[in-house]
Amino acid sequence: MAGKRTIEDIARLAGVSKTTVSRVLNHKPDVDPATRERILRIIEEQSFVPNIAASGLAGGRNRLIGMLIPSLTWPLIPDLLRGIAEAVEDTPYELVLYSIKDEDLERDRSEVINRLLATQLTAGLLAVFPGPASEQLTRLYKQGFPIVIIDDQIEQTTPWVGTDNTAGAYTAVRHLIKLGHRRIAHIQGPPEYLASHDRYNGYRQALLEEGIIPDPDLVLVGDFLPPTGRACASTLFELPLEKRPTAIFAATDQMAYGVLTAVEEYGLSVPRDIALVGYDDDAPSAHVRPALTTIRQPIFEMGQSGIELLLSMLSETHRSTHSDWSPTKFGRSSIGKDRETQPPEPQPVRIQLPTSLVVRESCGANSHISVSTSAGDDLR
Amino acid sequence: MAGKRTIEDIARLAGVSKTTVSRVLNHKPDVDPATRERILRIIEEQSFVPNIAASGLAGGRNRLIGMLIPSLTWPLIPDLLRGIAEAVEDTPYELVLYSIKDEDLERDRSEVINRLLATQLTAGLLAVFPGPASEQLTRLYKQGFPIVIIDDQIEQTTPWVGTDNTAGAYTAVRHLIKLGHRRIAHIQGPPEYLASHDRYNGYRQALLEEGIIPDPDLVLVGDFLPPTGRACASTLFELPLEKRPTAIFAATDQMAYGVLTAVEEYGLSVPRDIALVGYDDDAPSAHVRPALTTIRQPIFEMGQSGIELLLSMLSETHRSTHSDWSPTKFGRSSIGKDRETQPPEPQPVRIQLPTSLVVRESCGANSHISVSTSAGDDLR
DNA sequence: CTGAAAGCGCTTACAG
DNA sequence: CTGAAAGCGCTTACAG
Repeated sequence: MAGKRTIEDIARLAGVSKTTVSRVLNHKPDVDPATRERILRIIEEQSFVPNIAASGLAGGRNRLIGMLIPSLTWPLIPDLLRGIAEAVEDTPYELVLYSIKDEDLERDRSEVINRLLATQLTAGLLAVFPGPASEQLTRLYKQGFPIVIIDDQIEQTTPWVGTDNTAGAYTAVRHLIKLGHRRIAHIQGPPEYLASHDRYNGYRQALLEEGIIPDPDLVLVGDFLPPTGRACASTLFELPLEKRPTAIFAATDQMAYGVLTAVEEYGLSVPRDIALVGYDDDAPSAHVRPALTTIRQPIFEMGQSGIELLLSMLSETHRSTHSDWSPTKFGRSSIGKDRETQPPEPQPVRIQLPTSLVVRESCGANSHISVSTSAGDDLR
Repeated sequence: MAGKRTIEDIARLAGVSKTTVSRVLNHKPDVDPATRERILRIIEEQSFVPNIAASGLAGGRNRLIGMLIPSLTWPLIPDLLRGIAEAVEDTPYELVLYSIKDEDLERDRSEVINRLLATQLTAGLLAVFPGPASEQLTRLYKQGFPIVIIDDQIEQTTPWVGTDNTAGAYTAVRHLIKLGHRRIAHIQGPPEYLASHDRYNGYRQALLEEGIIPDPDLVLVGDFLPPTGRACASTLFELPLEKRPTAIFAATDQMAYGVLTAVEEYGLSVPRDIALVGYDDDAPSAHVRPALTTIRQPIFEMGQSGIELLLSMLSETHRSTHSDWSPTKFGRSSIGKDRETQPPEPQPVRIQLPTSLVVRESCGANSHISVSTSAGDDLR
């Protein structure tokens, strides 16, 4: 039975003090190599695993990492979680899931974040797609709590992993333009998300670059999900013929599925009557008919890079003057003072991963090529 | 700043001892209503949240629930997580994610389980789709650790939430038979999972009931994922014409997608040349062309029921002689003794949720009805 | 290189 | 109804 031993048992078996056992547990220097060996052997034999609650309490490192995941309905979540979970598997950390119902408002997000801090067991936070919550996170980060944001960050003041949504959208629309389209509609995401604005901007830039004036009637706002895609498409199909678009760029694949439904309802055909490009490369997109041309996001890699970045921040925190962040310690110093005594902050790390255009049938191109937009293609 | 206060601060502010604060925190009786009120008010004012690590250490209830989730690639995971997360949101518990790479062997699963126990912070375990690991979980449960298994359990000795896979498969195949098919192939899941056997049995029973002798050549084994569905379908399409099936029942929608790919490659058409039914009702299935007829599992509800069952077990554990399970306590009593002193075990709770047949285009039926198989339809 | 002691924030008998 | 004290399993100065 694993887990029944305490550090005291190990100490007794090894003929040393708890202090020494603790030292080898925490890879501290200044332990006689022979004793270290012996202790390690006994730990192994007894399959001893330290109680991480006690360790955290006593001032050791916390071994839990919070994951703030709004919108578990987002279809890319499993891939993202895989990226995160696999990278954590080989570390002494565990993942605590803090999720938030989609319907919940900003207020509730901050409530969850407070709870997360208050219970004091997480060493850091990986915030996925925080949307409107990112301001609160920025504040926390400035106070010294390790945070990495994955995707969609309003202020650029927190370590961040993401993609260039502007460049991705630009690539998508440029592809449509090259295929000869000039009246290209865009179904946008909700305005609370930065990604919505970025994708719109990429769309706009691709048009302007070709001298096409963006037509406001061709830009509609959805909520990322199929029903709004369908509704927006219906609106477009009701336009007088000369105003109607010949192509649609939907800000998510999900909304593109809604477009496909509307297309059927109107007796139209993709790509004959209307070309369609989505964004995300959700799993269904390869199986939908016609298969969806889309911008692929490297979700697995985003999760992986995010957690790796956070882990590296955690080990730094620990190294520097063993001052693990804790709400207790922080709470005692006044904000003003804190700011003065701190050295000028270095620019937080930002990792931008490339997206790629996945050409399938829905855009009317017949070849199955895949064009990569690297981070360097940023156009802003 | 939430979290900086300790129980001591609250005690001081309320003019009582830490003991009393602890009592109201844990809803213990025998506290003067007036003092209780006062303390609660101060807790609220200070937005005090107890340190759950300390609380767990001191012998209070653990507030973390482990989730063992193999196979994050399983497309139903987000729905399942939503069901779990939403039900946990209103409780004082948090969720710790223990996932396991798909490639990892049984050995690694038990390693994760050991780690989970050893760190001693989880009050109970929700094991999703454990497959081969379920035996170890059974052992743990018998030792008194609260466990609920969601789906796929070999021994029926643990509290369990799931569906009747035999009945679901039976319904699927019966539907095909009613449509006139007699040569019906089955693409099975991997043998390590009970669900694979159950779905095969449902298939077999539906055939036998109609006097159709199952043809071993028409039963192939996949791994739940699209590529094997495609490979198995190819094998079937290579059969001499008179042996070839007119319908395929795939044990997962994912494998059915693979079948659709093979169908295209062979220049065949669904449902004209071959009818197809899947299992799971993954999100893509409504968007695939032709849309997939399938058996829908109430995944969200499974997660919800599972966590609710576990939570109820946890409150019982706590109520009965305040004997929270802990590896320490358990480790000290010999197994034999333990067994003798325990009362005869009551039958563990089993919750079986109904599946339903979702009729779409791929089976060749033209109506869009939905037939429900309740748990009572069990045929074994 | 090593150990005794104090303490992290809480809970739980025990004694009023 | 309430409190003082011990203790959960660990870590960390401090003192050798």
